[in-house]
Amino acid sequence: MISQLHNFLKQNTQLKDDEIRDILKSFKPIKTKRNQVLEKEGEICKHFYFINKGCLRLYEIDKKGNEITGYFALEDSFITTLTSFITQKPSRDFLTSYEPAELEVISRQDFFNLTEKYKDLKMYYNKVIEFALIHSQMRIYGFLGMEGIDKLKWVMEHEPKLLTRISSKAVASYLGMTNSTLSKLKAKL
Amino acid sequence: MISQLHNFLKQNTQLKDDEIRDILKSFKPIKTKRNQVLEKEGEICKHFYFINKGCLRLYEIDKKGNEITGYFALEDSFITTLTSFITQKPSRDFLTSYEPAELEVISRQDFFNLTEKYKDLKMYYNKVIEFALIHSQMRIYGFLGMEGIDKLKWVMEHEPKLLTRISSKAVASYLGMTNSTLSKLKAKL
DNA sequence: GAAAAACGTTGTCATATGACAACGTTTAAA
DNA sequence: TTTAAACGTTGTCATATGACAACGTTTTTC
Repeated sequence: MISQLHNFLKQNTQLKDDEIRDILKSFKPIKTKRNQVLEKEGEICKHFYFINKGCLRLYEIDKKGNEITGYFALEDSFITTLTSFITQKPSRDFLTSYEPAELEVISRQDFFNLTEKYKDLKMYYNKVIEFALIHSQMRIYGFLGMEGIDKLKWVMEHEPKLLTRISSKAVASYLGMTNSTLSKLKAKL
Repeated sequence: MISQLHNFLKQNTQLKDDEIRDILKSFKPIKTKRNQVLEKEGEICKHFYFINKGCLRLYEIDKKGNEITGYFALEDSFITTLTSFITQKPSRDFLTSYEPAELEVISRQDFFNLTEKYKDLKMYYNKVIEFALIHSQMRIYGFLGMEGIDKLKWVMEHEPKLLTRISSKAVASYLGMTNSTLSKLKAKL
């Protein structure tokens, strides 16, 4: 049986089947419960995750104790606390499972060994970084200086899955507003 | 005489002198006036810039006609409208000279030819992307949900050069607030 | 050097949003 | 199944900030 990650790499890279099989040896499957912490603030990120099933959430906690969600990742995507993963400095982010999830994990060391071995994997990693950058920029421009009601409409248009699948509270933290504000905005629509 | 860009690449990469000389052949020096447009919203970004002197500003214009500044780049750094440069879709950003500037420009095509030729240059380019990502993330988390006065303090601490070198109006656009609000906040400090 | 434009500050006013609380509903835990 | 916790909604109230205008200063342009 061919794994989901195998298919994913097949579709998104130029890697050949035997190369992919070699790469997959370094990944380990894990299952998580709801709200399980995978990467913690203050710790250095050493893992890279692929999502077979479920939803992971990347967030930090600001001075006031409020959660600010940076990103939700769904099935068939790679994610980790990228800033710490890159810099190897203590992370400001948490990465947790939003739902019970099935993941494939690889250690940072193994991953970078493989990117050295397989140029196509390195190219794919660079695309992951590029995509993360583009998404970040979109959020900065999209949300800075935009009013709440427009942020809500933006998400409805661009990431509608979030509104059905994710709790209001979490969506609010993604939009940079409180849950009560989001609730009132939804009532206005 | 050894150029500034030569020194910069020497210090920030493993490239050898003769490799750098070869790379520099594809860069062309240009001088700009104040507020000169280098890359325009709606157009596809085809250039990559190195700043010898001066300051470039990356911004977009939102629905209400307000400018939102994403980034200020100073001497000895590379910059372009990265999202469009990567995706080759029409840019949402403008890139303009904030001050009269002296730049070195290379075409996207030449640049990517060179990153194929020189692995060390490609590695440096990947670092540029990574840095841009890290900076973006910092801004998202730093600014979403933060009050104006705290944003101001944040910039005073982390990017104090901006406050001395950049106009109030432009700083305000970077912080996602109006100039009058910034002015009042400064009075409060 | 003179005229015009852009800029920075301050005031007033309107409003979007946060803080907090109450309460019913849904979800999780035992 | 029962109990407790978390969640979503709605109300009130306080406040930070935007919109707009006035005005003096600084900068640009010709």
